Amino acid sequence: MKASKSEEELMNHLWALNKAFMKDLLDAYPDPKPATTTVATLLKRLTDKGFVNYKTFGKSREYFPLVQKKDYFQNHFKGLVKSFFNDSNTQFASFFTRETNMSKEELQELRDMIDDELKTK
Amino acid sequence: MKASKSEEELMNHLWALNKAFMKDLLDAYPDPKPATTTVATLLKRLTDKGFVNYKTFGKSREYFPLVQKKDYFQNHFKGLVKSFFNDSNTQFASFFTRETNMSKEELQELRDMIDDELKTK
DNA sequence: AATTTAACTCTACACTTGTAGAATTAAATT
DNA sequence: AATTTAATTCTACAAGTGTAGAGTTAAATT
Repeated sequence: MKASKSEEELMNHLWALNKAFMKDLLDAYPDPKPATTTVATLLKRLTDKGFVNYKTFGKSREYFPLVQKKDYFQNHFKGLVKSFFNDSNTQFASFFTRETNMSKEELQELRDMIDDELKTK
Repeated sequence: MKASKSEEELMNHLWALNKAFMKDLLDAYPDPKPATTTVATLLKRLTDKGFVNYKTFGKSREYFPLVQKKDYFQNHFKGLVKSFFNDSNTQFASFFTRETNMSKEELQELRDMIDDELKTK
């Protein structure tokens, strides 16, 4: 199953915090903050969808993510590459290097990363 | 405005064809193909959203995209980088080189692309 | 001429999503 | 003890989405 847009936003806060009570999550939102009940609804939906779980502390809960951000994103990304780039990382990479308006410095940095990565292969 | 998932799928066919009659689009779908009316609904919604337009030929229409795939995707992508990588292309690139399981060959290819791109800067 | 095919509009409907009020309760603070 | 705060559940509702049947018509094929 998939998290919706606003569920994703909440997940991003939760990933940043690692674990959090409702209050912490609310605090993490920029103004204008959503209503408490909105966040509660999202948390419930995310729990139902299996993206988060929680430990009960007295009457409140400490929520934590069940999926790592990395894994979650990877999925997303694979889907994108599949539908937009014919399932080819290289095709995506070509788009990425040419159409993202990266600066010279960013490109150099990227090349260095690749070199590092190549060393491990 | 945004195209939904299944609208996006249709857009992808349309982008591939450049322009197309309903029939061509239906043909482009893999089995099991959606009902004609489903595609018609999607086309109508996409037209309303300003993603496609058409030329009328007698009683039928030749549809064509109003947004380029590249531009559409770029938007998407920017959003992703913003919410998942702190709006940093470099942070994304780091993820990309490390977590995408690209083969040695793919990585080398990517490095070459970057070198080419760097030459233009 | 009769039939089939392609396209279109209208209508529909269940499900998901974004958003939050009302009511309740437990804990913390005054 | 009284009040405020934080959290939760329940309920709700409009908008958006996925999907497609019914009905109509024009064009193409038999």
